[in-house]
Amino acid sequence: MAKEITSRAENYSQWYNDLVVKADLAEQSPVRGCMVIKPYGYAIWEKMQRLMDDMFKSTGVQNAYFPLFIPKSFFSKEAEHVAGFAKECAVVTHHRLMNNPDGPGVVVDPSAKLEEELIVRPTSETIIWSTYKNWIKSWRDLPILCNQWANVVRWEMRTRLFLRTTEFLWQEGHTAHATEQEAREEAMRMVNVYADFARNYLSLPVVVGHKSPHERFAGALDTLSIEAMMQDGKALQAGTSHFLGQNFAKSFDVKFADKDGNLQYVWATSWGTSTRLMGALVMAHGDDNGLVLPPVIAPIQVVMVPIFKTDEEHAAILEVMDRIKKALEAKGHSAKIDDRDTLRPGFKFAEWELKGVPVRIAAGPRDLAAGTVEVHRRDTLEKFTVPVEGLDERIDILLGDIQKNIYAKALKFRDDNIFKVDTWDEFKSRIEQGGFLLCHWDGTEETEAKIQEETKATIRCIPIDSAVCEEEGKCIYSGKPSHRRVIFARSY
RNA sequence: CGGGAUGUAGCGCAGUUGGCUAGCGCACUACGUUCGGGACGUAGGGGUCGUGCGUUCGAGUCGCAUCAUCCCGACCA
Repeated sequence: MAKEITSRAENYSQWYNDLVVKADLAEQSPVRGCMVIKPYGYAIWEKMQRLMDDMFKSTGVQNAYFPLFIPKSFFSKEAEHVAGFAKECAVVTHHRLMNNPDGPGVVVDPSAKLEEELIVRPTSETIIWSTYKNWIKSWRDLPILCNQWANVVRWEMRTRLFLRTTEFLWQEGHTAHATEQEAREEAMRMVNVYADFARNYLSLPVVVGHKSPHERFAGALDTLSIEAMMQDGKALQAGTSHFLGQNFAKSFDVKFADKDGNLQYVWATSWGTSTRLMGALVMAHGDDNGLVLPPVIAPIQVVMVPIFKTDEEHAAILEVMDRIKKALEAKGHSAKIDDRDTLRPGFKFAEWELKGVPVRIAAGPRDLAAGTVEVHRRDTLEKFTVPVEGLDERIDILLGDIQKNIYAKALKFRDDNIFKVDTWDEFKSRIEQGGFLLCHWDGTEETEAKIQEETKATIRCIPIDSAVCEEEGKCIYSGKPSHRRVIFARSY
């Protein structure tokens, strides 16, 4: 186990990488840009899955699964979509290997070339819409609300653990509706589900907004996203929800007979979140001691470290801790007793802090005699000595407090780093410090591109909260009139 | 694909103007002492110095090539 991790202040990227690896979340795999998610990291992902799944199901969404491989021809049906993804697709061209006739090892068997190449899905719109065509005949078949948990592959040029890996895990929802209004409402509902999920469970204060046309998903008419702020002031897109209009329905010829018997194209949405959320968690809450996990998604909420010298002490303390563990579990919290006898307490303290466990309970002979334990909270690093009596109640409350406090801290950080900026000079200097800049924008792609070129800042979103952005003003760059502010930031 | 850097033990690194048996810290193994914030001692194990070719009496060290990784851009959830 590593002694220290790089400080955030020294090198944020390095700190992040170290933290992901040392907290035992994931590591680089031998395959370029891919990662191995380790059991501890995967346990967090499983919790996210479970919580999100429940939210989806309460809105009538069902899970399904579609193939990994997409015939090339499917992929080329929607022009904008293919333009958006063509550069980053893995392609299967053969289906067999053979012994190398010229030496050791194996080679691709040239006689096993596929008639039509298969694309490893970078997203599943095309295969799903070709399937939906068979499912949809009448207005009675609508809406269709499906989600799939899957892996996808995007051959990105540069990768980073969790934030941008070649292969990643995600969920993608794909819905079909009879009317435009219903589809637009669905896209909005799902982005709000994501926002609630991020705020309530991940303690991430996110901004909900529309993407500018330039930043839209390939093939969408409108893209909504949740944007989170990392501790270096950069933005991270943490989830997206797209209104796809009738683009895919037209490309894949998906029509239904309405109540009057007229054939109409269906309206579509798609929405997704990925293992990137894990990266968001690390970058938003982590400190120089390691990960800080909100209790709701922490795989272990309470860890107990017994301190002892003799076997008698050991047995007595374990008995107490076992009782505490059962009481906590009865309240629905996961607790672990770190009973490894080869490691010293100080080492364990540091290790569990690195892994972000929200609450630690330590107890030794002194506590045993006094009927107390030492409780340590990860978010503030504070320690208290409290009686064993009624401990489960206290911990229950404490976990709730920690969840709220992590959110409050992140919210304060974000709000302290959102600035209304009205001059181009201020914009240019401010952007160097990071943060979200609320500015007027003339609505043109030219201006957006110029600003990005000069400052590396992009429009993260046009917030849907009209209170923060709707007002008359002049574009920060061109000086042309503008009706609302948008958020500019540098991003991951 | 452009710019920069790095490849030496599982991890992190040192290795001088080429020189003799390739080293250090962590981790690992054994024993002992420790144990309330990342223990210590003693004794061990572990290396074709990324790969290939070259220069040389002699290459971890110099040259060329090649591969890989990381960082900064362009691209993206």
